[in-house]
Amino acid sequence: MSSLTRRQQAIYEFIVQQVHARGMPPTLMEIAAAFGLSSAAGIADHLKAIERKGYIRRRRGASRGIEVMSSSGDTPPKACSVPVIGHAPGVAGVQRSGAPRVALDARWASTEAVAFETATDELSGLGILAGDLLITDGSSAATAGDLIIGRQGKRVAILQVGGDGLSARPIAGRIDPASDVRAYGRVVTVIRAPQQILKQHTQRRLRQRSG
Amino acid sequence: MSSLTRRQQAIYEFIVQQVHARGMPPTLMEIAAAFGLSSAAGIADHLKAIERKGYIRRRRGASRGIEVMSSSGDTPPKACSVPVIGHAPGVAGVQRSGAPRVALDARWASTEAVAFETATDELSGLGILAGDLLITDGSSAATAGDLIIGRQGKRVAILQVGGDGLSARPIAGRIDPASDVRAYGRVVTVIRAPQQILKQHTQRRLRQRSG
DNA sequence: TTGTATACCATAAATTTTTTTGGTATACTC
DNA sequence: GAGTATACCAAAAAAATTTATGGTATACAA
Repeated sequence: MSSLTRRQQAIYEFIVQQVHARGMPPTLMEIAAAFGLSSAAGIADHLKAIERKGYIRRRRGASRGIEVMSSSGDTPPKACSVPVIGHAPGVAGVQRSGAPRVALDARWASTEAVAFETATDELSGLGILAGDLLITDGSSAATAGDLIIGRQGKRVAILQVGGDGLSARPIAGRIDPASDVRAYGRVVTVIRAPQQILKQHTQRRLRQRSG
Repeated sequence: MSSLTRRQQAIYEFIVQQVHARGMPPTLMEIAAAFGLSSAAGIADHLKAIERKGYIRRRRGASRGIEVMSSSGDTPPKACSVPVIGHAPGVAGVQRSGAPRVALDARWASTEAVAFETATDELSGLGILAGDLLITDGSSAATAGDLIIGRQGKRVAILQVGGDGLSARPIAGRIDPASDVRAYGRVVTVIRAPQQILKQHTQRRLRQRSG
């Protein structure tokens, strides 16, 4: 498969992105507008070239008649889905049934996995920011340094296992370490996803964090 | 969300299936033909009803202007797979074919997405640690503050788009900002996964970071 | 230099697609 | 029975979209 020119590549990417975002391919004029062209004819040229190189297929006469060729070929890894059952720490809304779910690489989550969304930047020292999704493994085994998500009544907190491998102290969220804490499991995966996907408290975005 | 009649349900399913199979929604006449109708007007009626009930949204005036609303939370989310094509920054091994792949929630990645593994803690201020997986969207559009993964020859670097929305300066990895940089796209998702999955340089783990 | 590929413009024609208008008919509820 | 929703038809108007034509200009290879 011969390679695309820079311009063709950009147009191809635009098409892919549009199909993804809007569920339909763009029209020639929509593409032209996105690239500041004033005529559809120029885009027709580009599409012809991109089709010749095998990246798309066109349906003659059909509006939006652009089909993106699948480029994968390799065997896709297995995925599983885990429920996002609440927010941690300090937010009560822990509910299992009907919880929104996210797909995840099966190698990163057990069947007992559940996800929480953080609402605090207290753990930025550990590379965990507000809005991040924390995936727990549902296991009760933990060693020193492990992060654990625990629940006490309606309260959810993040704990860190101490050097003895037994005790854990809360490092985000207010619970009483002396009383009984029920653990959801160790945090094994952290995901910072485009935030419009999840119902956010904070509306921060990656780019704003960096500003 | 009120329920669809049998006919509406069938039409709705046809639309969903067409979007899946062909990458674009059908026209009114294509739907009519599939159901043996001779006029687009009947389908227009149906679509109006289906839209009123919230299952689709129509774009007035646009050909194939049918958007399928994402179905409710109990259905498992779709997953896609993205290739892990290299390490960023500073590691040469950029290879596309045969790259290991990871599964990802389809809402977090376009089909053009590629993933990189970081090998530096320079970006810990942005909540990105060594070993994290950075997913790019394959798009060339970017706004101020966006993180971009770029390539210059065999070198890969992470750049941040400046306030003008045009220039980008490298914030990890040594490349020449004056020369031409080819962008893989914006970083839209960050994943910190159990590290035994990936071939790591660093053998750090989450718990060791916190110790 | 001649040819080929790229990257556009402007315009008109052809075609596809949506929208509108005004019907018919059935079923159901108030 | 009146009102409302469903489920169509036929035909024309309006609008969106593709396609064709004939240009300009640059770069690169034979």
